[in-house]
Amino acid sequence: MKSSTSYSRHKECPNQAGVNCGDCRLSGICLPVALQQDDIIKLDEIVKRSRVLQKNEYIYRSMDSFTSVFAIRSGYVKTYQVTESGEEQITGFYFPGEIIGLDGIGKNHYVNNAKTLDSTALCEIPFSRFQELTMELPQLQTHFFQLMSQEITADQELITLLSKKTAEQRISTFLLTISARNSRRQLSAKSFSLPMSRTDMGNFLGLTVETVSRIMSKIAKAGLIKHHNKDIEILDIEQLKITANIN
Amino acid sequence: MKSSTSYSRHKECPNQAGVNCGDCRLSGICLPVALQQDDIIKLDEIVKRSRVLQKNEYIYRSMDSFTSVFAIRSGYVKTYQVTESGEEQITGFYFPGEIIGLDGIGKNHYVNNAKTLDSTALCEIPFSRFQELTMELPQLQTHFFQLMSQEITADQELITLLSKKTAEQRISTFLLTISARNSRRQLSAKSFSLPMSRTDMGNFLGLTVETVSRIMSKIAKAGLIKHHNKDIEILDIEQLKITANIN
DNA sequence: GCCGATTATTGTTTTAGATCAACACCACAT
DNA sequence: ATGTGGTGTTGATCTAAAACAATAATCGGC
Repeated sequence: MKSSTSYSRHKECPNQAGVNCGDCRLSGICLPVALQQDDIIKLDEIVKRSRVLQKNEYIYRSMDSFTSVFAIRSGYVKTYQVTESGEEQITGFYFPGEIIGLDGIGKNHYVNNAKTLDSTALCEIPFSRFQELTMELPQLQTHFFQLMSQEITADQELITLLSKKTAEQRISTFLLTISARNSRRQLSAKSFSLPMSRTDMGNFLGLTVETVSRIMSKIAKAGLIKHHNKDIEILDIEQLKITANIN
Repeated sequence: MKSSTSYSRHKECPNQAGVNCGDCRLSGICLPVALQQDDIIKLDEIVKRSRVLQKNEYIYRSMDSFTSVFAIRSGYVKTYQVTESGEEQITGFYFPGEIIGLDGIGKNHYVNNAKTLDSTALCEIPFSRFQELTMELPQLQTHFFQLMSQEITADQELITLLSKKTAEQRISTFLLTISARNSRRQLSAKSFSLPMSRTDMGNFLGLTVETVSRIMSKIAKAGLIKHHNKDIEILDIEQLKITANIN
């Protein structure tokens, strides 16, 4: 008899039309990627699919007791810490097929806050049941270790960016990262809409909104991108990569 | 028949006097902490203990194929990335009882470089054998998930420090972190010797050597610490905590 | 379709920490 | 004891991005 207290906040819609891990269009990048068809069914049995959350709803908060990790089915999520002096620091943006909540495992409570950036649908994976399943499915364990390791290296990339890169490099790198994650989902690598505000983007990159805005205008004037509010078109990806590493 | 190519660099000393996980003085903070006495023996069987490495030796390098994680038995290690423009960014300092190499799991090759800061003894844990063992010992799996999650949150703390904190807050926070890790090992929380140079400290904290030196002098003048090169004595830990969060 | 609120942009001034520079100190080799 | 190279400290100047300020564009609600 497993508890799932945190789940109660997200009303369940158990029979959402045709949605299960086996036929989810994200199965190629989400957890099922590690599994054979038969085993996906076992994963599917423990996954709880929530109602669609609205923009700016919390998924979990810092210090909530840890129960589950969540896969994003649609929409966008940011995770952030709050410093002693009350400032937010965004630690990550998460896209469909990606997993949030890994920060909660270590101390049995979440460390970050997780909030939707848009209306968002989640797959909740109760962690104790998931761990039981990894005992049965070693490939699932392997994949989850890899996922956590990739979160570590992504965070370390951000550390390097914050410590060593100029505003222009940070923003170019950021746009390229979004582009790569879009193309992983078979979306356009060149033309997309940013899911977050300039403020959130600046917060994540260790810059003020004003600096973000100025640099966006600068690289647009240089002909590397076109931008109108959240809509971005990458015009010269090669030059953008160069800009990401020098200047 | 498991390979362990990376190990060949670290000549093995299988019968180092009385050293096994069961009677290691770090068993209370290292991997054995998760296990019963009987099971520690099983862990012990897969651990390879290396010769003592000298100062400034590599343990692994970025792009080396991933084979093992390493526990530090004695000494100190730094891990770092090298940017496209050739600058080092230190991503962590590691103390006895702590685990390095987690960054390698995600892509099957290490992402960081790991180098000793002093003469250092390691316990190498071949990862595929370790994973087999977790299938037998669920508590070991749980502990390892927790370890990886704690690495994630530690990295995210550093992200927040780099993005939101002043030089003075960074250095105060850093000294408090070292102090806490020393006391976890039953060493003095108030008086210790830093294992890294000012240059490495600055690099990790996103500051130049000169700034580190100046701030150290400033907080010494304020009566919070005494410092002589690498020797640090914390005189007013409460005030240091306040300084770590405001200014 | 209009109003108020939020979000984004552009201009001007300020500042924390970088950079450049000089020197002190310590360990070790000759 | 004396030079030599590394490491740490302190001082003077410079600069990238922050802070402050003022519009402009966009969105959501009626």
